[in-house]
Amino acid sequence: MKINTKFSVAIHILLILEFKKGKVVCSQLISDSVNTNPVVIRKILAMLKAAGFIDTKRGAGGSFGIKDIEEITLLDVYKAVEIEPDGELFNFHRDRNMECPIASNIEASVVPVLKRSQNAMEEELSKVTIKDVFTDVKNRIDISKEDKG
Amino acid sequence: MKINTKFSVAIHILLILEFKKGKVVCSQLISDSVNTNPVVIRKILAMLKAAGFIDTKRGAGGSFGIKDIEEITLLDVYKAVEIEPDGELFNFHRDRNMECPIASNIEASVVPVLKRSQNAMEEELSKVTIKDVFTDVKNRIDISKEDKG
DNA sequence: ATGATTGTAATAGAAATGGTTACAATCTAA
DNA sequence: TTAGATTGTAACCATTTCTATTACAATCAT
Repeated sequence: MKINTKFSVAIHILLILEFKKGKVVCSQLISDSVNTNPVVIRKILAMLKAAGFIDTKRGAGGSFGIKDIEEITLLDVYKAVEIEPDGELFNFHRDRNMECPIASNIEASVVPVLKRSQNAMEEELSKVTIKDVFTDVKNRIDISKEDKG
Repeated sequence: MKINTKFSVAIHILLILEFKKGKVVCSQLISDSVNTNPVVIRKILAMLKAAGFIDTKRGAGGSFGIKDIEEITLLDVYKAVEIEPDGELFNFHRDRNMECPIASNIEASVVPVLKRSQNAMEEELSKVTIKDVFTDVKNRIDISKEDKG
């Protein structure tokens, strides 16, 4: 299966908060852009809050960024929302017949490769910050405005 | 979520076939080592066959490798069994509100990063062949035999 | 106080995963 | 040629994951 959409939604949320910088943004407004339920957004907001990227106010409140988006990489966001307890991207069939020498030795041989592979993926994610994405999205918006006007 | 266990089971199968080179191996024998149902194994065998790595005989038959394991990388195996129609590792929330400029531009900005990230992962997988894993597993088995004797 | 909002539990439907039964098709060997 | 072993595959099931949704207490600005 694939990596779920919480990751891309989390990026979406952080972008909105940056575009609305100085204001507090309610989950309803975010869910209108993401096109989902506000509760889905609030759950992801809770993870971003736990990671120290944003904070929220109850009552007549909402969310707002508290960490410089230049300091938040996509890997940071990925780790904030991908809640695999063991952090492993690859599943390995565990309940093997350990009396078979192949079954009992395969994991030690293969897992390091899978780890390197996952590390390479994460390394690429760590090269891009939310600021990078924000700048790129902003440019695209400006260009599409020019085209129209 | 994680990448499912079909990948690691497929590697396991190819190792068994190499250890049993010259013989045909029935799905029951493989499932005894993997510790699952023979039908699960046969389904994965069908994918490995479609990829041209192995062949099978019906009747008093079984499976056997037909491609040099030095020519089969872990990426080849991954692609043989990970049947995401679009081949994408990352999901992206699709049903966005396209009237929102952020929602309508985020995908174009983020997807290339995700692609690079996935490519980096696959690149690492392509560096290791089944032969490499086979050799490593064989060494581990030999060492554990020495320890005992 | 009122109204808006978050935080969170509970629930539901859809899809994916891994396992299982069943059986026709196939092949080897006695 | 028959008996037995095996593959190929459809059908089904339980479990988990994912996303969405309802409901409501807790909170806070005005």
